Amino acid sequence: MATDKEGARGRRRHRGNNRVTIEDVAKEAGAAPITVSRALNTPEKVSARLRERIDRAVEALGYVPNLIAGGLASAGTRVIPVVVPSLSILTFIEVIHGIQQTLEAAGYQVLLGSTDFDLDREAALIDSVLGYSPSGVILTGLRHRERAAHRLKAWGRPVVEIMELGEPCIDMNVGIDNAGAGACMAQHLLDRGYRRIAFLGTGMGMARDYRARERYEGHREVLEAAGVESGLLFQHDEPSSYELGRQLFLEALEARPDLEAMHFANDNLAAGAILEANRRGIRVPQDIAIGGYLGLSLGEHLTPRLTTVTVPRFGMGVEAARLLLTRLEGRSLASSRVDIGYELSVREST
Amino acid sequence: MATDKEGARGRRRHRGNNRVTIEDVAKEAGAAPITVSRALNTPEKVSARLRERIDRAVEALGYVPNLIAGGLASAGTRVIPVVVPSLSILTFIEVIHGIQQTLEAAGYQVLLGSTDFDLDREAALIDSVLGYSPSGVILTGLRHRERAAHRLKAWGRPVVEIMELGEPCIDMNVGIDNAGAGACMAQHLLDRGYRRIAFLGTGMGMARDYRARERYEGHREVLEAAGVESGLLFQHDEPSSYELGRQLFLEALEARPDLEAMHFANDNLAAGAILEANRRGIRVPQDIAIGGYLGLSLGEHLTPRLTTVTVPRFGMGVEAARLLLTRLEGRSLASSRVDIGYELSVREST
DNA sequence: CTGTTAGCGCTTTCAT
DNA sequence: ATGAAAGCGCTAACAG
Repeated sequence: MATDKEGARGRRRHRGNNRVTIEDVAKEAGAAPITVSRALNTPEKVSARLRERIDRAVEALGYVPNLIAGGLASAGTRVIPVVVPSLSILTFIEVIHGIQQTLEAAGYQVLLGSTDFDLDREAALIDSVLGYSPSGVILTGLRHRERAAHRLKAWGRPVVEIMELGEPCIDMNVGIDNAGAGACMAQHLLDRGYRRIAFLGTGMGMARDYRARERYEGHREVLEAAGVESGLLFQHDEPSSYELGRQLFLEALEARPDLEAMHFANDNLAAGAILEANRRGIRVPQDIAIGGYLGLSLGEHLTPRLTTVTVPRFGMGVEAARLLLTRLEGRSLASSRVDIGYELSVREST
Repeated sequence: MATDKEGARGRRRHRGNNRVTIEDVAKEAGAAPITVSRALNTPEKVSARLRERIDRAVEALGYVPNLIAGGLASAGTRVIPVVVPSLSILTFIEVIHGIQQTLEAAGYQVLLGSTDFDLDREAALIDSVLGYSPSGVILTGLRHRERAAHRLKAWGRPVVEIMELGEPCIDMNVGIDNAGAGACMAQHLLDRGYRRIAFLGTGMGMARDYRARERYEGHREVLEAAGVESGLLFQHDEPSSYELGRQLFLEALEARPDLEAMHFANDNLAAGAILEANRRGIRVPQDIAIGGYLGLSLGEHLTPRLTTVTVPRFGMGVEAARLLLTRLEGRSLASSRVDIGYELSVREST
């Protein structure tokens, strides 16, 4: 079959990538390229007979569409950039996992970007990924550089902001109420009868994890309303880790030996604290109660098991992807803002 | 300045995406598009004066290159697909993190794909991502469908296979010697004087995590050579978790109360076991010794601290990305196979 | 060092 | 239901 009808490779100004193109398929099937395109993208617009011939040709030649060319000619590239602050934080990983699984099942690919909590890097990254003509974008948080937000708005394609909830958002928003989650744990600690309660966190400056700061604010308001000392705060600025939880635990214990309960900004820190308590024979919750935030599975395997505010991280990713897909498929949206919620998981550490 | 010299929007057959194009910049700077392209990609080939005018125009118009068009016209898209079995396994996440950080710093984006340990899905995914004209590809493992391996070889761009080490590889290979790692821990347990030693793992069938199986093989050989019972194996088929570690621990203990040491396929399982031992007051290592594999930071915070074989997961990602970049930048490679190594971290659990 | 021209592979518009 | 022609935005090749 492979007689050289048109000379070896025809004209080859650019380095012919020797990949099978839609034109090869068209020739093989005896149809026009556009018809092949239709058979692949909108099969219902091509007669059954032709479609079958085309399918066979595709199979025979092992044709794989060049999505770059498609993306250039039409609109999106079926790529969804997901921009998160960090890949070393398990939370984001789990959200990404939910996003990725949902999008990949729908034939979209996830492009990964991380900003290291730097809004300027985020803006640059957004510029850069928009260069891929993505079908949509998923971002972390509601705070962005003016330029980035503006560009995304002008862009006109679906954008989902995840992790937190609030106004205004660029387009769509899936997240949880951080202040509420902080308040929820604080209230639980009060309900348990604890009065000397500290909040322990890290990276809570404006520039970094301001969501942890919001949880702290929620915590404070509840304590204030209850008329107990509300300013007990211990914080560092490195990334969360078991080690840091250990350190915060020891520091707080030393600074305030009268402390009754510790409210950690996340389960990694809280777990580090419980593990250190185990090691030193400090009894939890009798000597000191410990609460967390996230709902990591590790918490259920500690002794005592960790009381925490469980957040459906994977589910948040799935939901964000769903919103995006709904819009991409042109279906209408019940609401462009989804509160994914949280749940207080009371266990033995408080 | 913005008089409509050529009619509102000129001809607009396709829906003009109204984005600023290289042509707009060229006009603004009074140069040809190709010159703008050169000023951006190979500045040294453009005179300083023109370059400056162009830079100013770029700035003024807020031009962001359309990488899709660039990718179509030239070669790669500065996208590197990274294909891993799962995003719920921390190991892969850490490797991806290393890759992502290194590549992003060099101006490449990571496209994420996961196969759920299914080689057919992997092959389909490879087909699909090749449609993005990526600059290179990073894959997990050395075992692939013939079709996929063949396509990647024919493709001719850099491909790195990570996690394990061996022959043959498609192009480049960065990983560790799994059998060696398994043997290393087994030898350590023997050296410590343990004789009744079990291996506990999960998903070790051919189709799934065969790297764990290789570690088991290494373990067995060492025990066999030492003349002790070498077939003690407990395994499940679900994903690793603390919970599964707990279950394996209890099962093994019940089935063989005379067991002296447990060699877990990874630290997640081993940690689950130690946490359960803590809960039940079983003493480690006096009642039962426990060894792991990976070097998760959690291991150092347990009581007793976990003896494990530490693998530089982040470093493996960095190294894989470096190999890729070296090739992309046309520099020559010292070796296309890098053994990233492992280290026995002896702590108190054995 | 700068520009002209053609074309990457696909899909849009417009016609039949 | 099918096709012809044009062009998405950029860069490789080939001049000057």
